Amino acid sequence: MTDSEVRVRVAPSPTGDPHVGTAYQALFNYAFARSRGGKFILRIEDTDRARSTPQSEAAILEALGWLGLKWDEGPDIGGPHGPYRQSERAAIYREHVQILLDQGNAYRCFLSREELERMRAEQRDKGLPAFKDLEGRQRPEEESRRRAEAGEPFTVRMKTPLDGECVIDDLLHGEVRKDWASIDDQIILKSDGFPTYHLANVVDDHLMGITHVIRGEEWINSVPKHLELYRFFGWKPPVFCHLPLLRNNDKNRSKLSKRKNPTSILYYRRAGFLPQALLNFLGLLGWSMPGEEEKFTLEEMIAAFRLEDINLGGPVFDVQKLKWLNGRYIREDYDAAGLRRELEKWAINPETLEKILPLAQPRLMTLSDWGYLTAFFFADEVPLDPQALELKGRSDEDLARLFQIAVWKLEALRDFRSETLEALFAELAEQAGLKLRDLTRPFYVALTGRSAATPLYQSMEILGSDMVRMRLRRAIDALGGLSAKKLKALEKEFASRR
RNA sequence: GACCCCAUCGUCCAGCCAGGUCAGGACACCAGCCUUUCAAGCUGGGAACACGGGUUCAAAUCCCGUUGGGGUCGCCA
Repeated sequence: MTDSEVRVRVAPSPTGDPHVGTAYQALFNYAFARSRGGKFILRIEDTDRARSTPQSEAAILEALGWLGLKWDEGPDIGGPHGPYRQSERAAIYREHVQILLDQGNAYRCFLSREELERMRAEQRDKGLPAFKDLEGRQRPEEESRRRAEAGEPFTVRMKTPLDGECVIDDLLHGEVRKDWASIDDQIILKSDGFPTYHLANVVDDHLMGITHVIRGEEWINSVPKHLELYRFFGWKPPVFCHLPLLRNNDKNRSKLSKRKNPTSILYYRRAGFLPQALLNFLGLLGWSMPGEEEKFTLEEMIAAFRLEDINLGGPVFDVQKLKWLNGRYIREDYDAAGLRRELEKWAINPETLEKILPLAQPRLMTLSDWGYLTAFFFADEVPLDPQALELKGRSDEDLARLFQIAVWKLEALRDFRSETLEALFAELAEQAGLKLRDLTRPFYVALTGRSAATPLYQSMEILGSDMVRMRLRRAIDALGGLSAKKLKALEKEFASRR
């Protein structure tokens, strides 16, 4: 590693589906690294022990690999600055927290969650902008250590300046100023002994030799904290570059969310999009080729790429344009044999067919029944007849709520197999006070577009988690949708019952 | 609400930094052509510089304000 070598990273958190926003960040990091002859690193930020799962991590690697964004160092292939999974770096973070504690640049905070909540509420009333544990900041080290050793739970907070101004320099945004008084004493070590994002991120970026931090704009407000950590440790901070956030195609243009759009990369694969088309489309958001070409390869993008050319307005993720581009790839880049190979890679292959065949066979009068019977396995959207989409004795809204609860349960399901799905639906039926058969009927309609089809749980397994959840969300919309308010109430109810 | 960011057709971009072409392209939409149908393709059309001040001979472009939108304000990342 030379001083001048560019090193960038994408650092997703394995807490759910691999998000197209992650792909977007990864693409621009990748293009920048390649355009400068540098390295692109994948780091897994799994310090949230409650929400991180190995399944999600595997899905992220799978999704980025499918897109063809090859990382030079990462959790699966290692590298000179590993490990690349933060949960395996706990000792490193504790060491660094100890340094800050010894310097007096961090302090233990013994406030309970309840006390914190109360104090925050008080502060809000007084109009104070940020939280700093003034008592904790002044507590003599001896007393602090004694209480910790006595087993009293604590977190560690960094000491941020009480006043003055912090000026950050962003490659795209230029100078951005923030008052230190508006920045709280960020917790850097949680009571479970794991670091928070801010500490782990700074320590790893330094130790891994990251030269440019290219990430979503949601982070721009926490740069002062990060700069202060670099200063505490005596490290040279990297160049910061905050990219616009992808937006929903709704009235408000809010941050891209799965409630309003498909956001899982794996969904797009299952729906029949080509990785090069998805990448190309992402490259069109906030950036363009010098000649305004719409269709270009990754290599062409890299050759023309300049970070400073990125447009700062948050782009709407418009599936319609993605479909048009994808269509161009299919029409222009393949002959019949090539297209056949893509179809095989996608779903028309012996492995998939052999899963469907045993489900279809008992239901075939003629071989030609096959097409109609199994079409929904090879589709993205399925026709939704509002008449057929109903649950006897329940309102449309009730059914929408049931679909939503199913979506949440499916999200939490770690292995998406017919056996576990069966158990999940049995539980759902019981909770809803419904006979299983009555409950599943509308699910057939939502997932297959018909009231009769191949067996539900096996069919769901073949469709896959991403496609199933997407079709259920579309069914919710077809039923009139759930307002944000109702959704929030339902979520609360759902969380309390688990 | 406080703070931060942003602002060109319905959507994605070009033009802005180094003020001076009827504001250009693409998606979507509409019409026509082609075609047994559909798709594709071709041709044409409608469609934007958020608003108000300033600087200037001249402002989409520079400055200020307003409005609008987004983000952040977690022992999530």
